[in-house]
Amino acid sequence: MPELPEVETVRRSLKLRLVGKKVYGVKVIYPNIIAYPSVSEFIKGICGKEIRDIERRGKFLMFDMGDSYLLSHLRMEGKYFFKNHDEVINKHEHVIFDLGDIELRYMDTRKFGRMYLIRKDMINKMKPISELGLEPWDRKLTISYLKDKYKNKKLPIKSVILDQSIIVGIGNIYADEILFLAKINPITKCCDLSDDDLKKIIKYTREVLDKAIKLGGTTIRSYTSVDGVHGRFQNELSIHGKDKGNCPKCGSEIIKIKVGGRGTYYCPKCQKEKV
DNA sequence: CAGGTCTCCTGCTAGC
DNA sequence: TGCTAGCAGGAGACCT
Repeated sequence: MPELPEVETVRRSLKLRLVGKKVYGVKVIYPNIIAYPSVSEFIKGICGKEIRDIERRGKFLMFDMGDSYLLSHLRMEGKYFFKNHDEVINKHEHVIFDLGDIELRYMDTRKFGRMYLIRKDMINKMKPISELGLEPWDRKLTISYLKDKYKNKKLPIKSVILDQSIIVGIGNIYADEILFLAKINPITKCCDLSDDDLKKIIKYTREVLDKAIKLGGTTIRSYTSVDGVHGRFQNELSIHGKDKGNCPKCGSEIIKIKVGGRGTYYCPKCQKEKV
């Protein structure tokens, strides 16, 4: 599933090919992908516009269309492909951008991905961008910031680390990796975390995401970047998806549980529960 | 307000 | 071998 490193990888490869291209037409095959505004306003707002840049905020791709941003959230399985006009439309291709000489096609097997078109002057005032927390490398991400956000929260840290209104970009895979490196049990109530725990969460969030970006993201199950290119961080995973395996640090059997409905992997010895 | 549960989707897999 | 129930999961909607 695309998390921040995967979205960043997609952003970089799209940017290489899309900046300066004009959108001549948009075909929306599966309308539910368009979350805001209406499909017709979405199409009208993009046609004839030039793609000036591609930015990223959290897990959102932001296509700079001049007066507005086209936001694209890939959710579980969203992908982009460049294809020629005469290529048969795959049954999972839901939005097609006509760029003149070529087409950009949005493909999403589970149809969970969403797109928005938001005027630039409203981008920080409207959902979904207005709801987002800090980027992992933001200087404002400090122990005291997390302390403030986590105080009174009784939810397990695993759930809260996925909360995009606090820190953006962490999904289920990297959450497990970060907590493993920080030696924090995923079910720990976040109000019970020490300053040292918070410090490690910040440190390893940055380290893990940095390294994953350098390796082009993680390809497990279905993620690929543009045109089906795989990432390489899956070879670096310590804990996620490793049940039936052993902890790379202590050799204990890795355990899989459910936390807040999400599959969660951890080492019971390295990530002891607080008592 | 905080937190729990449901919903959206389809492909894959465990189990019979 | 072939079928099906169940699972996977980000984030918004809805309920308590």
